[in-house]
Amino acid sequence: MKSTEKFTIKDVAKKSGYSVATVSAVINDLPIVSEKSKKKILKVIDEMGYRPNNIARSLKNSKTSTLGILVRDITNPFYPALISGIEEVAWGKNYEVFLCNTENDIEKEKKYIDNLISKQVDGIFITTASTKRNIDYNVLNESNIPYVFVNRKPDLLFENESYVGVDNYAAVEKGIRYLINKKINKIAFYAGPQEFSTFQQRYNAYKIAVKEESLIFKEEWLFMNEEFDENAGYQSTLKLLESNSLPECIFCSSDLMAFGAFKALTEKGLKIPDDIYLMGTDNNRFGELIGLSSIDMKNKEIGRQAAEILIELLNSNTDKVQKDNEIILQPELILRNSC
Amino acid sequence: MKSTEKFTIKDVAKKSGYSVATVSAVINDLPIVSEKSKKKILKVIDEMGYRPNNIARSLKNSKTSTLGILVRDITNPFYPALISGIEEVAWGKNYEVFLCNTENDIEKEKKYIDNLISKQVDGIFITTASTKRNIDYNVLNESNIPYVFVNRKPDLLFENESYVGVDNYAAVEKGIRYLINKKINKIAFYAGPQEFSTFQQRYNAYKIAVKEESLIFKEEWLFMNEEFDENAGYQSTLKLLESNSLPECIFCSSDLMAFGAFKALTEKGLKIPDDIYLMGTDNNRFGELIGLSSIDMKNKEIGRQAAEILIELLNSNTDKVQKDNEIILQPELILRNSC
DNA sequence: GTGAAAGCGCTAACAC
DNA sequence: GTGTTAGCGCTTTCAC
Repeated sequence: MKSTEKFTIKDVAKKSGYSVATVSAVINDLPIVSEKSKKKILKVIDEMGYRPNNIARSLKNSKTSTLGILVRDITNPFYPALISGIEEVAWGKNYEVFLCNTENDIEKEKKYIDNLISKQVDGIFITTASTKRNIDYNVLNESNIPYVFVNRKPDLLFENESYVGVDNYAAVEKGIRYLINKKINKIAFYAGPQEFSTFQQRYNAYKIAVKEESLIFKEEWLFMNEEFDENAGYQSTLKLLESNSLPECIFCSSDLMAFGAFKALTEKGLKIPDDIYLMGTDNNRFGELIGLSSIDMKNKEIGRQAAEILIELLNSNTDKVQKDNEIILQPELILRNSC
Repeated sequence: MKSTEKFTIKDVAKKSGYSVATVSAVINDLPIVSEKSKKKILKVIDEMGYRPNNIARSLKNSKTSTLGILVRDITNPFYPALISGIEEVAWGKNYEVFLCNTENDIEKEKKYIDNLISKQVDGIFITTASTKRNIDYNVLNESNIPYVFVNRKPDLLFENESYVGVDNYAAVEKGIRYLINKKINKIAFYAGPQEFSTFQQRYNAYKIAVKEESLIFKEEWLFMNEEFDENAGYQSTLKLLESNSLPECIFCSSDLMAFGAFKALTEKGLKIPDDIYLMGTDNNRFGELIGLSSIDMKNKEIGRQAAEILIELLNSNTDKVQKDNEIILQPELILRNSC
């Protein structure tokens, strides 16, 4: 067992007989040290079990190699996939990431942002944005900390802001087009909270389809849900089943709602797809359990791209104005048994 | 908009006419500054938009208020719940947490540990331990960084090591006892990877039950799976269905396996619970979808307790020998429709 | 190729 | 109550 003492670069210098400058050069692999010296110093470092203190380094370099990610609810299975995408490329580029679970609490989110600034993170991923900017991300600009909006997008993006997401409009459009091709045009639609760009776009696609395609619209087939979880889908379905005209298909703008719909339908003895079709959105891993057709929103890939773009931002001159600061991925229709 | 310039404590001192020491005292809320001065300084701080640099602080204090968590796969829904428990109490005590996704790669895990040490985290949560210690966590002791094993436990715990988990033995025991009370004693058992304490204990409970209870054992009803995911459960079930004697119930030592079993069973036209019973372990949120009975392993609570114990460790004298360094929570049987 | 020393932003011991 | 200053562990400029 090596000593439990903490060594500094000074100790290494003393023990090796070199100066701290030379040791530092070795640690940073600068090609200005002779091979012989380098070897000796590395040996001493190894023997002592010395590890550079990254905090001191960060203080000197004003760079922490640390990123932060703001997430509303890590328990929603959408996020782990997204986060794992971020983590994957961050890891490859030697960044560590702080996980900030805001629990849908604006005050907590603000405080988290403050903390991240104090901790001098190099950049931040924001997956929590509502369309109306109810949080002032400008504190980040003041601190010169680059950030990227991920998945959810504010109404307007300033020049220095970037966004990575998936085409939510196309997602629902694809789904509906598929149904229409199957001659299904009586479709109930479960919308999600309209404060988020994702659910807004999904709902828009539905509205357009009602206008331009042969979709039949009925007031009682449209549910503007404030939440997008299982319960929202469950309650909506219960109400839907009370109406005297049933649609051929329920289109849920989240898989969680589709799960709730599935539960209600099953409880009421309706068979899917025999009695009614069901379509989700998100392609949640567990949709397969019930053969749910859905739309893959490329979460992991969103994470990857967001990390790429953010880290690129860090390494570029921050003064440069960003062009093409939006990346929009294409969703993919995943057909299983439910429609 | 405030300036984009970065201010230091010196700037605040100059602008307010006080010394850095006084400003520092104000920032740290030390009760040695007169109310008047305090007010003035706070005003200046606010005006300038000054934020203390935590990196500098950490360097001085040798404390970063940062924790690390080692996780194999954040995409496995077990972990988000656990992590959210950790995050919840860490947040309350003003700690930030680094998420380290090791992807089941020992080298990556070792490197992550090195990085965490370099970043001077105050403590680490380890959810990745296998019973045979194939990673040397002693580097953490050398660096004086406290750590807690969470959920998975190594064979032997050293004196300075803590563990927080749930009684995996009791979990399966409860499940089996329930079945036996229902006069179900023909039970197939899907074990998971025996390198982990959790699956080892679950399997042990099954073995004991075979010995001491009226469980009927058949070779072809026992599956020693190397993985514990959907596919493992699916494949096992396919094989099981080929044998000419079917059990009354399939007991899966993970919900993921139960999901795979469900899929195979359904595909083969078997109805649950009419044709066969099914029991899972973990109480995965999505088990409800298929009415899966399962055992709640208290993941979030595990996370909470682990955070409590680790942070307590940080604030106590590290030289103190830990007594009672294990916390074992009790699992809970959750009955739905599958048995 | 190597070393001395300043300084990153902060805290805290000590002086006044 | 307030100010001066050394020093946390490192990087980097500038001499030699």
